[in-house]
Amino acid sequence: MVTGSSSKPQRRGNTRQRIQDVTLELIAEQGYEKTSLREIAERLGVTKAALYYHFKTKEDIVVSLFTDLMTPIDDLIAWAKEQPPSLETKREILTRYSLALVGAAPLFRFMHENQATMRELSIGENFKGRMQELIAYLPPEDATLTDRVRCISALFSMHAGMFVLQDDESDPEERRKAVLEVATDLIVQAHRHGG
Amino acid sequence: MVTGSSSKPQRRGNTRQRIQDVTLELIAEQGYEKTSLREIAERLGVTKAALYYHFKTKEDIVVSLFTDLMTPIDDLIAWAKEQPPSLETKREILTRYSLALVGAAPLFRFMHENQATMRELSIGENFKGRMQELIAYLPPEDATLTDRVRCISALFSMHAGMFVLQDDESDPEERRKAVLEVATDLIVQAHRHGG
Amino acid sequence: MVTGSSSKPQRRGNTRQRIQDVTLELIAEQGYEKTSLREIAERLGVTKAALYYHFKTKEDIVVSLFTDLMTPIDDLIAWAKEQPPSLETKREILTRYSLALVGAAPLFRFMHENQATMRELSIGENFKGRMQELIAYLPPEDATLTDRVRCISALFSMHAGMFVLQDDESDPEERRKAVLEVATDLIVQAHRHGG
Amino acid sequence: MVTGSSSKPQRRGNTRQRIQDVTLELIAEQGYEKTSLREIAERLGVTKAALYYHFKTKEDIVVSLFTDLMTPIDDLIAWAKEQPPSLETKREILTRYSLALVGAAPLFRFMHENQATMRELSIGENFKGRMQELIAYLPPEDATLTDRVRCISALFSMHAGMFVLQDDESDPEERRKAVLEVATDLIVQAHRHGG
DNA sequence: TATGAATGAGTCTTCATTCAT
DNA sequence: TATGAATGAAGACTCATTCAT
Repeated sequence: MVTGSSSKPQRRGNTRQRIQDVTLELIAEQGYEKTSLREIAERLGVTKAALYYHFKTKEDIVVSLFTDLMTPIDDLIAWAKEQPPSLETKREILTRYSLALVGAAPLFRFMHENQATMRELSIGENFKGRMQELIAYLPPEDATLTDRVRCISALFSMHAGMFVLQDDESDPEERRKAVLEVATDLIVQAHRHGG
Repeated sequence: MVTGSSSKPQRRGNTRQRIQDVTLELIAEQGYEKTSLREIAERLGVTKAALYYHFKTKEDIVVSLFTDLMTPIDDLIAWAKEQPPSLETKREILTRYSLALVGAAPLFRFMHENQATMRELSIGENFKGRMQELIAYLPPEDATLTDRVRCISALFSMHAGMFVLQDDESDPEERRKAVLEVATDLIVQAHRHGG
Repeated sequence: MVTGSSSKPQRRGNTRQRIQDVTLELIAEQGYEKTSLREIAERLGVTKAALYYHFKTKEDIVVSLFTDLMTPIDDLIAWAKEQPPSLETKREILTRYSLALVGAAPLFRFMHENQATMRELSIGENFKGRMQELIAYLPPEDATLTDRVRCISALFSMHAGMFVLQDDESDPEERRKAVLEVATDLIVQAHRHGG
Repeated sequence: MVTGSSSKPQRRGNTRQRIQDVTLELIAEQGYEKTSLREIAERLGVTKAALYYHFKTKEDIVVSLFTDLMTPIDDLIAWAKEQPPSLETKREILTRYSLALVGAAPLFRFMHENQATMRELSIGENFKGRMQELIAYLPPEDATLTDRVRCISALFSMHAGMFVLQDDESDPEERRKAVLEVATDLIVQAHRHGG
């Protein structure tokens, strides 16, 4: 993504980055196991062996991707932990989550669409845990089953909404807002009864 | 015709079925590409070649699974087409969908969690198309973007709700009802504004 | 080839024949190893197992084909053995050979085009031996190397001529005559010098 | 650059070559489909995977063999195109062809004996086309069918002559000359009548 | 006279990974 | 900071063959 400041064909120091970028692009499209190192290397114009200079294993490349992604989510969780469990806080959680979602759309998309793979990718549980933690902040105390479902839906329908509408003709930012509105409504309702 | 009282490898007409069962079990757990024919065969106590007697390819096994699953959904779509586009109809669509969902939970789970794989599985588009058709029946005429999102969420949060709560201690049927309630609420709201 | 005298779908007694016919057709086109029993069976509308009722092995089917073919050649050899080694006899050998060639064109074509396969087909040496025996009758005594080549060419250019011209627009019988004429010329020449 | 004095597996740039050599040797003897990559690899003391480092497919190995072979024939065709269609030119075509034939005898032998395989080897048509082009240069204008056959025979009896006499006790170069003489005679005759 | 079901050996091919240079 | 050459393990698939029915 860094577009380099030198004028030469940028090929110094940024290889690691480029590997990550290409890998993300490919696995988002084809999945993890369908994406081979050969393919990644070819697209970069380097040898497979070169990948091994920068990363220890194939899994490592992907893990590095997710580690970068986790940061904003960890921040969000840390922030949530500090706040009072007010409805306002929860709205803010959703808002921030929606922003993280657009910020790393391909990655989220990958996770959303490749959960089976995630499970074996060592970060799998890792991420699932994060999500559950996040969900835990949403429902009111002693929520009914229905209201807990509402909160789960709030989070996941953001995924669904964004990915299904991906090729919609609507404006991305409008889309994010619409999706956020629906999610917010869901937790508001969860609080109306429970509260 | 003897229903097998001996201890020898029971050679009955059920092998095809058993292949399907084991395959579903395995791909639901590990994903499609991580599941090898060797593994399937081993678990069944037959040779890989035996699988090829019953199915033409690995993909074929999985496709056969989905073809069976498609029927109830096709029925649902056919039924929906005949009904007036009333709110009542839409509620019923969701209800029936929720029932299909529990009826073929592992399969739906697989689809939900392996969309990247689905895309290359020839039934992929197939199923995506079904879903879109189904979604098309839900929103009111001239729905706002937000209301369209609500309808999408209605359908997909049923998936999310069921699979996230999968290991919950709550009763499955109660869960289905909770999930259905949330989904129904979503389309009711979509109609309140739009209508 | 027997077109049956009954009016029912001819399916009694002639299966063996049909297997041979289809097999010949397929191996002539694709070669021996590329032609699978599955393919043969499918084309006949029977199971692979059925083939094994009629023949002991795949090789057996092909061998049976050649055994049938060998008869005219053996007859020819037997006949040649009885004749005086006159030029006239040699002409007659070529003529008879040319007739055998059209009579079993696909089979000869197969042999001509799949000599590597023939070598492992147990009839291989078998046939090669026949050919050499036949060739042995052609040259005059104490022929020069060149004249021996002429005799070899006489026989083989009949193959070449027939198969290369196979799709020519010319009349088959005319073709045979042309090819025969060239072959005859060759042995006549072989005798002009040597004789 | 060290030309290998140690006993260790000599890892030099010659592996590609060696693969080609061994492959030619094996397919010439057993045919294409009977020759497995396992066999080739074993004989070379490498793994099958190593073959795939050097060639994309099994077919590719063989194709590479033929591509090398094609060059002299293409040169011959190119040369023929420039010459006047005199009898002298045609003699020269045959002479050069006979030299190409000894230069790549095993390969020609393979082609000659495995035409069915050739047909599926993507270079098949390729080569057949070359031969037809070459043949097209030989007959006089408005040749009779018989004379066309003579020209075809001229070319093909060179194959036949060389391969049948392969194990003859005669001297290879003498053999080539004998075969060439017969072929030349054939086109001379084709011109005597037609001219 | 055939079939349904299965097997064992083998095919080509791909992959992630390694290591000397 | 990379590459050239190779490996070992595994993958999907095909084939000729068998045998109880």
